[in-house]
Amino acid sequence: MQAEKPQKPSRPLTQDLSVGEVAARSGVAVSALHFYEREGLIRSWRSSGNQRRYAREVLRRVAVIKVAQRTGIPLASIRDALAALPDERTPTAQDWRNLSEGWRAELDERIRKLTQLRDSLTGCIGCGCLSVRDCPLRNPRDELASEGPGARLLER
Amino acid sequence: MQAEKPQKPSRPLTQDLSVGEVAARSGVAVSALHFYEREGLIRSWRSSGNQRRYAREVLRRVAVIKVAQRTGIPLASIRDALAALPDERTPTAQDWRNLSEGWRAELDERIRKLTQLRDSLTGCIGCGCLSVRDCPLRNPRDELASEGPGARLLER
DNA sequence: CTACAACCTCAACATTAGTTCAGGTCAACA
DNA sequence: TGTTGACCTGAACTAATGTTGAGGTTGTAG
Repeated sequence: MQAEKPQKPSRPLTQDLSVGEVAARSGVAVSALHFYEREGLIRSWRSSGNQRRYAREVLRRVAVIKVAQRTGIPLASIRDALAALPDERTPTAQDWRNLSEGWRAELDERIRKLTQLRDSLTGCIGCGCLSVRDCPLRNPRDELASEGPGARLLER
Repeated sequence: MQAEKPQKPSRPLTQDLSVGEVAARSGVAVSALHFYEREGLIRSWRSSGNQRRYAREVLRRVAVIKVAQRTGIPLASIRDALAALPDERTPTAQDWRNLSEGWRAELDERIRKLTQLRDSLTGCIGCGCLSVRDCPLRNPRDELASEGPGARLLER
């Protein structure tokens, strides 16, 4: 993810941004911005010379995309979530808050699972127990088999 | 990751395992076991008829691989870690413990980062602050710029 | 002996998230 | 006007982690 920092021979400062400017300000490569656009995560219009122009809004959008990615959410889901933002008016802080709420829940869940995993890691991976019955690491089928509460030491 | 559960028309119970038996017992597809073998994560020898045979040990190995993967460790690193196990003697509980210790540390780190991320998520994504200076989401360059302690709200 | 399930290899495909490259255009500065 | 850097498109490539399929072999049950 090289950031290709151009933006130097700057166009006269305008309200809109060129792809290079967005790249420089967001830390995302131009190629990635093209990609996000193809995938429907961001939008642009074109200048007279067919160059992409972005609203300043896009910076927040890209930042949010990156944050969401760090939580482990795939781009397709991020796109869907972003699609829920108002199409016409500029999204408000509340809009963004709504968006982040769902992600926060997912993130909580991921943290919970990882913590659970961590807790069973030391206790289990090095447990030395040879019982196929008792050790969820030796016998992962148990993990799937036990649907009810109880033995489910490991997440699935 | 379909598990292809054969193992029924079972060979006379032996000490070693066929690939299908390992698949059934580990919950990992035969194709994945082939793949792990190509990648050097597990080993087998061949029967007279050129079929793979595994030591029972492999079940633990596969289980460990799956656990490590859940922590987010790439296969290549898992392979390297497994390569540190004793080659001749069967790994002891202590061997496995050593292995898991490093992973536990990585897992701790990942949990820490995700937690940090979660904490900044609500506060930041919906903050409504428009200051390019103050909001790490608006201005991810800050994130990279501040090497010292202080402003690094977001992990990298 | 014949079926049929399980096994074999090798190659191609799938998915996610992009990057790289070739070949060409546009815009600003000297 | 010429050069240069940013930009354009489309296709091909990367990496990780496997899965799928074709075409052929093995092994066990009836």
